[in-house]
Amino acid sequence: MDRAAARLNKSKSDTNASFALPPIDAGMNPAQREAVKYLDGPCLVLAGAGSGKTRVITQKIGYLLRDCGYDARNVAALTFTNKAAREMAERVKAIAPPNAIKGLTISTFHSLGVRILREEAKLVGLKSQFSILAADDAMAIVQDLVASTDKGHIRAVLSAISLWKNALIEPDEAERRASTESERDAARVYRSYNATLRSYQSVDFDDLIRLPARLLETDAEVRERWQSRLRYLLVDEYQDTNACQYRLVQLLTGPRAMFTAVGDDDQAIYAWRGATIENLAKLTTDYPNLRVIKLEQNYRSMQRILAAANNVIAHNPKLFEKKLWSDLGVGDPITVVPMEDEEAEAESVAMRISAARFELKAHWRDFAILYRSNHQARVFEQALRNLKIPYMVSGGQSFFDKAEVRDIMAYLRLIANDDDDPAFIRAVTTPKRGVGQSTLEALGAYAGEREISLFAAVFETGLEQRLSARQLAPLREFCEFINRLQWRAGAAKGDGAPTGETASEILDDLVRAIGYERYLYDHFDERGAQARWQTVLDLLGWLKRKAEEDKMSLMELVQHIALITMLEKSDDEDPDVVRLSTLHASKGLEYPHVFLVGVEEGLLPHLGKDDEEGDPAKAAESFEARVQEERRLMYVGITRARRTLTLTWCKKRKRGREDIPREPSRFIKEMGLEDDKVADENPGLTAKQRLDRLKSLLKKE
DNA sequence: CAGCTATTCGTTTTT
DNA sequence: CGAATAGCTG
Repeated sequence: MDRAAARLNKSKSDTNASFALPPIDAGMNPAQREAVKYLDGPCLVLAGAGSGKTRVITQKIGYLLRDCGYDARNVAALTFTNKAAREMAERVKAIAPPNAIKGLTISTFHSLGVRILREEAKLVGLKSQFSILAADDAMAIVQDLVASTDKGHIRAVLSAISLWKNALIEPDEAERRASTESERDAARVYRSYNATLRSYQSVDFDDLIRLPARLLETDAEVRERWQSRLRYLLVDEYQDTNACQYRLVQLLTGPRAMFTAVGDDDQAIYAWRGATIENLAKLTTDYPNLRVIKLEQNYRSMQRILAAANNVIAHNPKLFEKKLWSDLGVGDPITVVPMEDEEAEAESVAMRISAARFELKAHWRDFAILYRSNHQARVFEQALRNLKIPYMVSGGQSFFDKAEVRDIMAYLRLIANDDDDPAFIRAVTTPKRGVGQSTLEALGAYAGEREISLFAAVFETGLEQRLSARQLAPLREFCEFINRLQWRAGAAKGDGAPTGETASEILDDLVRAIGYERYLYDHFDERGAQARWQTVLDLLGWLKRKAEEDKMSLMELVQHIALITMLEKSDDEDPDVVRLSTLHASKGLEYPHVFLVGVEEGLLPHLGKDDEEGDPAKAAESFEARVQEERRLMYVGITRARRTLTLTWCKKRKRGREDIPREPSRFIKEMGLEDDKVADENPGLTAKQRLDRLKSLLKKE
């Protein structure tokens, strides 16, 4: 039935859909071509690292639009990260004319969730101006609910809540299933946490998937509407979907099941946030007519690198048998470098990069330093700075997590949704304006009794009995200030500023009125304040540009932003710098020369505390599962490399004041480097000597 | 109420 | 060693 519809579509839209471009499948291997052209039902593409999966998705979009008569508005591609979405959109743009892709959806799961939720807000009991809570807002809420400041405990509770949400488990069921008292406690917190969010007219990240999924499940009319709207769905990184996302995809595609899922079970590295590889297997049972296509030719790495990767991953149980191969030649031996400590490691890597760039006439951007955890980046940054090597840290703290940005955003969120209590608290106390802990507590108590938001409580006459005039005055003044801004931004009416002001003018006014620049200079030293102020200016600039370009109202912008993780200076063509990145953030990227650092037991197989109370059998099982995920992480790291791969590990590493002795990672042995390894001990040279050698090298250049 | 000092502790990964 | 936090003083 769908194909008939497609044919029908085709005949009437022939004129605008055909692009005068090379055939969609030019230059693809048979498996890729099959993946692109298979439209007879649900399709699972098992795409090994570097096998051209993004290409398959983008080409398939092109094929759907050009050759199959799909209207762009009925096609959606889903990714996990904004970066991936952006890259995909760019690549689609390159193969299809603008008019053919108008209305095409290429977004993250979460953005799609927002879109659905925004449109259907009323049906789930939210106003469409709901706020999206950031991680630390959620922390604050749970902190309140458990009446404890133990960060570890709060994190644990939040993580439990998140896992429940991702598994589509409601508080009742969570409580029923709880086997320990602490789990039962967490389940009760889960219930009140949800209630709190509701009263703030807020949702958290997980709700962005969960609420739409639940809505589609219960409301047939909405479900059918969205099913006819998204007639073909492509899902990237399918191995990273959680139960909730699986359900959402299932509900969106409905009985027609017209979708292509692309994934690689060997690259599943997000189990800790609820992703389950079983979703891949589940597809084969839920859709008996599922077509499974394997992409096994790797176009990225030399054979030695690929062999090492294959050897490592061979230690994991296989869900789907897959043998990656490459015809790019054997390549250089993989280098393993033992180091004294983390400083020697960083310095050595920096020097090796400098030397290699010189010897290979390479660019800085050809190099990447990959590590397991963020804090490892510090030492490397220092070492690179010392050698004047330009670098960029990706996957670190994101722009929208910086305090300055979150301060300003709190104001904007409050303008969009004055029931957003976390935003209220943050805005009303930064900069300080004479509203402190005791005032807020009284206000909170009052608002709690009346079951209204803090903002609404400020204007209640009953509050006058609880607070002194001195405490009340700054509160009222603040709220009136916000009200004026709301009016100017047109929030009350929903769109368009009544005064005809631009978003830009309102923004400038806001920041000036709260005296934020002065606040920064009062609280930080010259350098710090300057840097932070610059961040604010970047934010404002970005907001203004976005408001103009996308013709978004200030309100729409504010809502969009919670989802954006990195400042997309979209035209910031990749600068010629060395990349520093976590292994997680490196997925999907590739570099000619990769340095995989800190490949040590306890770091690369990270394996934290083996908590799990009781049941040693279960503990062993979860331990094994964690090793397997770490192994996949190692696999991801290795397969980022095209030409050369260098591993380093430290014999000791400082923790606190002691040096802790370290062992090389088990994964190094698993690579099976016997014949082609070069265990370069970097003998004889002190750090000083190596530095001198490098300096002379640089001089010649 | 806000800023400063003393103390404690040690973050895996992210939408 | 450095950052985040709790508790104390102006």
